[in-house]
Amino acid sequence: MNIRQLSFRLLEVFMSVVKTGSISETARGLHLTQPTVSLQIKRLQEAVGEPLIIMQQQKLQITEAGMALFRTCQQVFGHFEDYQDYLAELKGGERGRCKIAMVNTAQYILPKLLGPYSNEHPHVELPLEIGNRSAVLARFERGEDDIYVFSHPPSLEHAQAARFLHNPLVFIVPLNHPLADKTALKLADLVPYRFLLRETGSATRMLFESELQSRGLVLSDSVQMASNEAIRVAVASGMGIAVLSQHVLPKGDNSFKVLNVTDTSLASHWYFVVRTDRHISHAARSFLKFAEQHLELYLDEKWVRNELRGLNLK
Amino acid sequence: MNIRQLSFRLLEVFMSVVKTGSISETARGLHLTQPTVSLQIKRLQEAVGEPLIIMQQQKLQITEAGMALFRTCQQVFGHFEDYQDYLAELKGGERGRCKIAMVNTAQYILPKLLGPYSNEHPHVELPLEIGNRSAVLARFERGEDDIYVFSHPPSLEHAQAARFLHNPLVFIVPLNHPLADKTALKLADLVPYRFLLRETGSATRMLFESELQSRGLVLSDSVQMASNEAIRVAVASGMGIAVLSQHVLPKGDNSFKVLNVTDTSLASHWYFVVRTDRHISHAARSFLKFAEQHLELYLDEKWVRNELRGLNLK
DNA sequence: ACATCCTATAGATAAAAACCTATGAGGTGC
DNA sequence: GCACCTCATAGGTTTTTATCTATAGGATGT
Repeated sequence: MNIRQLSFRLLEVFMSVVKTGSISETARGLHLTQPTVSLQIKRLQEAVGEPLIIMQQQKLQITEAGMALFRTCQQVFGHFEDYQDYLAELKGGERGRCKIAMVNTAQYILPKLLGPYSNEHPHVELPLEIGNRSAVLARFERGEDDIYVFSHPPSLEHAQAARFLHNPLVFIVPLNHPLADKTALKLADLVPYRFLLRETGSATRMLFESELQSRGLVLSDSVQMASNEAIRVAVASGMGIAVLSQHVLPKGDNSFKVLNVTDTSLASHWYFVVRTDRHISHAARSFLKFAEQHLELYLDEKWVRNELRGLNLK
Repeated sequence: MNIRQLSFRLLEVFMSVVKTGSISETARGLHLTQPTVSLQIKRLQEAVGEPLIIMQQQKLQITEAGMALFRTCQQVFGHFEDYQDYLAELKGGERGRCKIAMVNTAQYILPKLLGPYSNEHPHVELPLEIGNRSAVLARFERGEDDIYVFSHPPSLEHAQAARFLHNPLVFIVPLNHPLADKTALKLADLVPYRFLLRETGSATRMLFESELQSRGLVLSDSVQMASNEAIRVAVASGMGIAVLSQHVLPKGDNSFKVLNVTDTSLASHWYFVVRTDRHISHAARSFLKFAEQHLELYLDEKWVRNELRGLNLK
């Protein structure tokens, strides 16, 4: 038997003949002429190398080999139907995978969207990658994920970004810090103190440093720390001042003080970023659509900046 | 997804690409050129309506839909392999079905062949049909079985017959019959007595009656009975004389007496008959081959007439 | 005996499939 | 920067396939 000259069409016709028990009736049912069906069966028999159907006193009789082929066909078509169902779920965004890579800070806000999404789409896998800005950028370069989350618009080729959340930065100081009780401060008032900062390249730090530079200010002392939590705890324990995304601060945490700096409003935005030169998975599409529709519901409404419609997903 | 434009060739190529992870390598492996493989994949993707493989930094990556299709293909090809195995067994005569229709009397001899055959070929189904001559003839006409067993060569169109066993007929009488003790009888001596006979059309009766006719003899009294057993028992209980196939008589049964009729030697032969205008199933072929090779082993050697080689099975 | 079913076969055609060669574009390695 | 991969695309040829119409031969039923 030569499987290469078998085609699904041939098997389809064969199955119909077995089911109806008649070549002519199959022809009528499939909108073909009777000789066409006869020929198809003949061809199939040649391909299989064994008679499948024999004429028995004006009636078709299916041989053993024919019945076995019929059962085989049923199973095969069954598998393809399963596959089609799977495809349909995939296309509908009910199944599949949406890999998201995000910068550290995003882990305080993205789960608020991911949780509800995952509940609605339990069959979608959502592997998350969390790293610092340069790590996520590298992943973007290599196109390893479906969606990237940055807090600073990366101006890269093939990058398409859309804002979805305002990211206000605040200054925090230890409770016993000299500035802790001042009500109206200027940025210049802060620079003499020791600052705790994330690594160079972090969006927060970039933003802060460019602000200082444009004002001609220079920090007198700074310490670099690897994570936002470390910085927060270090501030609480009196090591120095820090600039952090407001989203990073646990609500009701009174172990530090937020300063009121009147001449400075540092802020960036959270962006969903996708590659324009890559096919976007149905699951990713579905997540972005979900995000667009439910941002206000799951995130603090006053910070939402829903510009996701701008994502031009082909 | 349009299943009609899928072909096994296409899937075969796709599977190879998934396995090797390279289009060029697949091309080399299947003795195709690289553009051919590229095109096949493209076609397949169009048929499926979903990307299956994407280029990822100079490396092929299989999408979710691609992996699912791959698994589907594995199962599908698995089913066809099973089918091929089944076909091989069918062709080898190890599996399948061999329908045999035989006249009543044959049931005393055919099982001696069928038993051993069935042991050697446990997966071959052997449905048996037993009937009187006219019933079996009718089945032959309609081509309902693979092999027919007659004790008289049916001279029908499309019939091909081959002898395999001598079928001697003997006269039996009750132990207390007037003829029971005679040592040398002539046929004419028997006709005055009551005969127990099978129905008209039975090969035994046909043979006997034509013998009587050619000798100008006429039975004075006869009773028709439906089965050989009935006749045998009736003879034993004194109802009359009978002509029976010697194979019908149980060995060592002393409830009747076999006459020694010197001027008459009635005998027919057992025939295997097949239709020349029908495809002969592999199982039937295999059974006839088995019979040809083992007749002497399983049947009484002195009656064997092995002419089965004459069966011209295409 | 004739009309009416079936299926098989022959001959023809238009579409498609299955390939190829040639060439181009994007990366990697030295 | 150049040789050498990889894959993609364009253009072309030869088979193969999927159909059709026309026709013929058996069976069946009236």
